[in-house]
Amino acid sequence: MTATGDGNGRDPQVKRGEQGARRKQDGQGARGEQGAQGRRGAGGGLGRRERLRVETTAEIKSVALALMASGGPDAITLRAIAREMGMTANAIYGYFPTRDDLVTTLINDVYTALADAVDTAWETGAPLDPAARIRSWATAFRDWSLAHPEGFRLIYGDPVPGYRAPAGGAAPDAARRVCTGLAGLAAAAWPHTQHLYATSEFEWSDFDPGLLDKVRPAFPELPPAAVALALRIWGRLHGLVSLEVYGHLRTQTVSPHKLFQEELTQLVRALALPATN
Amino acid sequence: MTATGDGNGRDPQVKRGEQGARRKQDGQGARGEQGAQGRRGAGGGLGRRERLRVETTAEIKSVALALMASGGPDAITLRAIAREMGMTANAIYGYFPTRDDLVTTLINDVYTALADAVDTAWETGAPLDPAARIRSWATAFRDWSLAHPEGFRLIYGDPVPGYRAPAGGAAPDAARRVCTGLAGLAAAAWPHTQHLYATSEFEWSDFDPGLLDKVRPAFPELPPAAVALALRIWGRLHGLVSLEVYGHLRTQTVSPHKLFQEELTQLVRALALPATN
DNA sequence: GCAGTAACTTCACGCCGTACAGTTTCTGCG
DNA sequence: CGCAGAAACTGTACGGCGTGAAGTTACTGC
Repeated sequence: MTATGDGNGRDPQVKRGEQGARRKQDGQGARGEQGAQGRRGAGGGLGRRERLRVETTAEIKSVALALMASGGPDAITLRAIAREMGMTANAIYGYFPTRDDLVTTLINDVYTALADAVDTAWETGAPLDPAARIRSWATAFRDWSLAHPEGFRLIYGDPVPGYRAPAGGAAPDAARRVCTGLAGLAAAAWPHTQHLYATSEFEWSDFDPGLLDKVRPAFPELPPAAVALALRIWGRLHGLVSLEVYGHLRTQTVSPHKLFQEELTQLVRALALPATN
Repeated sequence: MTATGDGNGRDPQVKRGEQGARRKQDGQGARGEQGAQGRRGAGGGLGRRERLRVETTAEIKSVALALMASGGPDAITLRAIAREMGMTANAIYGYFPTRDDLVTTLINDVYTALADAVDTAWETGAPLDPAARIRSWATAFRDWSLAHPEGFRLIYGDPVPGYRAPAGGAAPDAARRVCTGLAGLAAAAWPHTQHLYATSEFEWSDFDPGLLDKVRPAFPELPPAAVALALRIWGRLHGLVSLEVYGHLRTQTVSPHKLFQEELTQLVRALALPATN
């Protein structure tokens, strides 16, 4: 009964007033929700509070990402973030209703960053050389993953202690962007490749409508078999990168890079593309 | 200061004596370590205490696996296990010095189960039909993974909240068994496949000695390029299965099975094997 | 029977997410 | 201007976690 429970021996640390009123904000938070800020006319540039709120939200996310980068996904704890920012853990509840919501947001951001990286690589590839473009895309995928292993785990792994993805997946948008990008690979290869898939049994009904909504408009000529090919390419690339990120490859080979390059060569060959390598 | 800290509102629950002296053991524990049980002659069958200790260890593991199966890898908490067994959490420290050690042991067990599953599938395949054997191996791999998604995550994912694999990987033995199995696939395919890898640049020094120690004696004729092939096959299979286990495929296609089958067909084709399908 | 020791419990600590009840500070209206 | 309301934040509390230290019990071998 002596030393009361609750633990948390954290000393007050910065005590209000010292760096006192750090930030004050507005806008519908996780708590107030509806609020009455329709006032200013709803339209134009954000007011002071809104701006501060946006900044604080961004700071929370960036601190969370920094923590993740330095200590892995488990280092994302509300209390650690708050500590870093000189706030109480509870203050974060004004921005994210729950830790899982924070994580979901992070996943979205990180997944978007990955999608940006691969999209960029794709766009900068020579449009007329599908093999080179695919290599470029895949290399960007691997490079990004190795540069941000925590991000990769966040997206593709069991991200964080008790996290359960909310219905419909965590980052459906970014995931769709990646899949659409993959469909782009398949589309670029398809003219050379399609003769290998003449007997494919895939139909549109094999795929998720949400995926097709993005893919079919972007690549109207692509048959179901090509979408299946895109997903399989995804799997192929994901496999080696995932093993590498999680450290399973390093215990078997010292040259995961060489392995990946050979995989790309074989992939290009399997797509019957005119090789550039 | 009122309600004392420490939380843990667990009511005494079974209070000693009730189901009282559940188990008493001997043998070097995580605590005593050296002990003085050299007495009985070190040799023969275990004494009573040793037996009970082994049983308790097994029970801890099985409860942990059950918890994992029902609540995911995060459900593996010492306190939950202890609760289930009618002990205190600290009692487990007599069997595993730390939670991570428990998890490491579980990973080993689970990985071994996976290795058993794929080895069995391989051995029951028709020896003279490499394509069929590879399909059998791969199908066993996927089936096991889908049947034990938590096990798969435990092995290949961020297994459990703060777990960090101990030096040298978590389950090196089982991992090596799987890799050796993969080398078997490569070896079976190699006579048909090798002409595709005439220009491979892989050398023995690209691989971990520990892996080669197991692979080269088992398949003395295999060149480095074939070992690289084995690892790439691993990546290919791992990729699709991993995406499926983690739920990333389901949001894109309703037929992951069909996708996997096509992947196998293409794999067999890429290995230039006489197809059976 | 007695000393030693393995097995287990109790207590304690610091961490975590989160709920609830304040308190301060800003904002826009009258 | 003053004032109501709301947003942002703090304090306290609870239950859960892993783990360390110390104490208790029960079995073991001499």
